[in-house]
Amino acid sequence: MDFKKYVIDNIAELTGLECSVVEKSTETPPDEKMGDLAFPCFPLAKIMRKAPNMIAAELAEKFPLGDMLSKVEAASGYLNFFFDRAAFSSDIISKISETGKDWGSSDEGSGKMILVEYSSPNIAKPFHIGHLFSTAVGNSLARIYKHLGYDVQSLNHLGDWGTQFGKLISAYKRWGNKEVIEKNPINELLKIYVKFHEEAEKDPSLNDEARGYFKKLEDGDPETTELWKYFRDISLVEFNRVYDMLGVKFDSYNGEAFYSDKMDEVVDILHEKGLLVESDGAQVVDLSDENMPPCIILKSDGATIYATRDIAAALYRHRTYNFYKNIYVVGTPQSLHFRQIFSVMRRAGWEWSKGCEHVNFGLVKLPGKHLSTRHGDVVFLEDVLNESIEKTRAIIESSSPNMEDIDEKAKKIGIGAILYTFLKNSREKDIIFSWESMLDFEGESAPYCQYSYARGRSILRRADGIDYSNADMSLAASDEEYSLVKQLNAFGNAVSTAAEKNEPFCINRYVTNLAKAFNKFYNTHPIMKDDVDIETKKARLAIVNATCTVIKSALYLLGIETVESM
RNA sequence: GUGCCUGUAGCUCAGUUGGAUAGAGCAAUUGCCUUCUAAGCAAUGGGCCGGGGGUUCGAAUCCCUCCAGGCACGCCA
Repeated sequence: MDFKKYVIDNIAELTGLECSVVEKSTETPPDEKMGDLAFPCFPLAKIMRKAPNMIAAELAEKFPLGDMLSKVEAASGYLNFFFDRAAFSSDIISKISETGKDWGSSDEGSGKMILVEYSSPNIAKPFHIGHLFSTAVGNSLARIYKHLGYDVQSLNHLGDWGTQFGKLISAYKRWGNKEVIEKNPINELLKIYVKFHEEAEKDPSLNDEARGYFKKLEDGDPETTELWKYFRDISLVEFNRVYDMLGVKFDSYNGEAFYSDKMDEVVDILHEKGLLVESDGAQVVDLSDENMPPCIILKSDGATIYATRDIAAALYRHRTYNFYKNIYVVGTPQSLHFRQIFSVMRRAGWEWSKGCEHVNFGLVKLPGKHLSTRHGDVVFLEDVLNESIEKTRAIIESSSPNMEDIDEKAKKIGIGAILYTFLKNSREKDIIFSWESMLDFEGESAPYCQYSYARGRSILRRADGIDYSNADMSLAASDEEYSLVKQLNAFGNAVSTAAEKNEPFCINRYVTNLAKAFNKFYNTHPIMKDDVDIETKKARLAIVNATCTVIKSALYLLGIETVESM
């Protein structure tokens, strides 16, 4: 049964318009009391040379109700449709119980590969709160695309190459102490790295030394390679600890180093196509016809640069994965960089590069200042997660001291709360970090949604033994119940718009509204209380069960877990 | 200076791609726990949608212009 299609087909029949035209103009009324679906008659007024409200009234009279509609009404130029609540509810509820966690999925992505590059921290640098933006958005998008049937590969493009490694190696040789480093690797490596910069200001020859080490690294010198590998390994141990907490997994950790030997080919190709021109000693691609500064491919000393690496990476990914889309979840400050390399790839005639897309996001700021590694103005992500978990534990302990699995629950709720705040607004908005708003568990928040889920699950546990699979949904057709069912139906829409716009916050908003509708229902309708007759219980339980299913899968798409009680 | 982005309630933000009376959360005020989990529900107040022009049946949404803020602009990534 497809209620919307029924309405559209009949409007098309009565007006002589194309179905696609009708579908495009139908909309959801601003108020539920006005109906479930609306068709504005204003555009018809010109063609039919009649007032919109007249047209609406005529259509309303002629419209066949069938089994699916209970009422068709003309109101101020709109034609408003009311679905038959019982028919609609039993249709949706039974579909959800059939599909389970796959509700809202589709096969639009079948046979297509999507690459999502995200997180991408720099080796030997702290994993701070700013990295969570990319990590949370990327992980969510990967899950959203999987839900829509795409093959998805999560790529962590590690910052593990470049002159800074020469500096790090130089610093390590001078002041490094393996034992101290092993206790707290990132902190210690950062410390000597900062020290290097301080010393290099006094003695610029240090920079030459660092360049020398990087050159050795590029040439494959065993000792420096060994050191590089060591730094990379201990950094990954730290990163993976945070990824485990977040439930994030990658299919590839190929970073900049991996592509370091794949750039010559890119330079050759661009040269052959006549795209490279010399400018102040550097080889660049001129982009002035697109009103962009040139894209530097080879520096004046002949060395490659990150643009070259990113182009090499794109080419490698095309050959390896033959992707449909290649998404870069990277901050807004790099917009120009991506516009430049995408343009270079187009100029190289690489048709497939149209699938490359920069999914940008705003800055994470401290009140009044920027995050800055050099000035020590950083908030470690792990500290934020732990703080949130601790606060959650304190709340649980004060309200229900005997709660089971308190550690696990505090973790799921505490981390969920942080993820939620990073995914609740459109990506481009900056986030001003404050402990207060980060640890606010009231109102629109992950705990709110998780709490709604836990309430539902608690009721379902009470209903153990009752079979509500064939409930009579006409017994659950009140405003609150019906509006909850309509929310359940809207999941698929939320998932596809989230994918279309690469905006996880669409899911976030959706699941919050769903939880809101559920709480309203919960507060107005007793479910398992004694004075509720058994058939009504069944109908309401069916709704509760479906709601729990959908809240769980929606939160999953955000990377947020659920708990059975809290 | 040039390009991109942002400007909606005291604060943080939505606004279904041009539609009906511009909506949430927080904060404020007020109700609801001997009744399925109060991390909850209900109610009230709060708006020149940055300003000004235009496009049309109709604009927070599209175009122009000005104002304010952010980010980026050749050899870092």
